[in-house]
Amino acid sequence: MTLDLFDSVGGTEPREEDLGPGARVLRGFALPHDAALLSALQGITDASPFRHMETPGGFRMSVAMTSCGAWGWVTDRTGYRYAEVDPVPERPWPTMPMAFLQLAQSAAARAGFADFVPDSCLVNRYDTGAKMSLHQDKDERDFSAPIVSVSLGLPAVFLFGGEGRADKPLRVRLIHGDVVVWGGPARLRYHGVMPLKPGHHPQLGAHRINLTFRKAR
DNA sequence: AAGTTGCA
DNA sequence: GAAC
Repeated sequence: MTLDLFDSVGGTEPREEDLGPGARVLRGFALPHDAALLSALQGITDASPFRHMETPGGFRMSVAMTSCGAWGWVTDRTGYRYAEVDPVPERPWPTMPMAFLQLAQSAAARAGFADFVPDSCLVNRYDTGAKMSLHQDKDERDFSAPIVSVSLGLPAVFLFGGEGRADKPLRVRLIHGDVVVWGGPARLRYHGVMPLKPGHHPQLGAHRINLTFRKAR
């Protein structure tokens, strides 16, 4: 059984949900049209393909990742970092598509973060069973800019914790077109994703794609 | 450890 | 979900 805590008496579904100070979900945010979205994703992955990276502990991440923008997030046995050159093709990351930049900026503005200028967009592909353990985004140089996370394709349960790893996370179901923005007092909150359930999405098939915009430098 | 499990 |  499920209970929607935000269901209103008037029957109008709220389009935004607060997750605490500096954090909110924007439901059904305006996305680029399907052809533009898929074409932008294809352009990125043609140049910098999805790959399963390794953590410093030597474990293979279940999520397949790539990036666009000036900086891309990478991990290997030596640690986490932002890199200007994609180590797979040994070329700079693909340019951030204008439609992605505009999406990120408008979502940030809607959530109260004006003048967001991301220089990095991590593109995460979740296949059945893929997950992301609770973690903080703390490899960026400063934390004044928010994180903007766009959900595409299959639904997933997003875990949104507190500033400490032990804080019990909220569980937020995210579907295609939902955007989560967190910054300011929420910037270092732990977050993660539960294992993806199997399914099919009209545009993205058996996958969930997550675009995570940040200012790395 | 953005991980897995000699767990519970 | 806790522990590591």
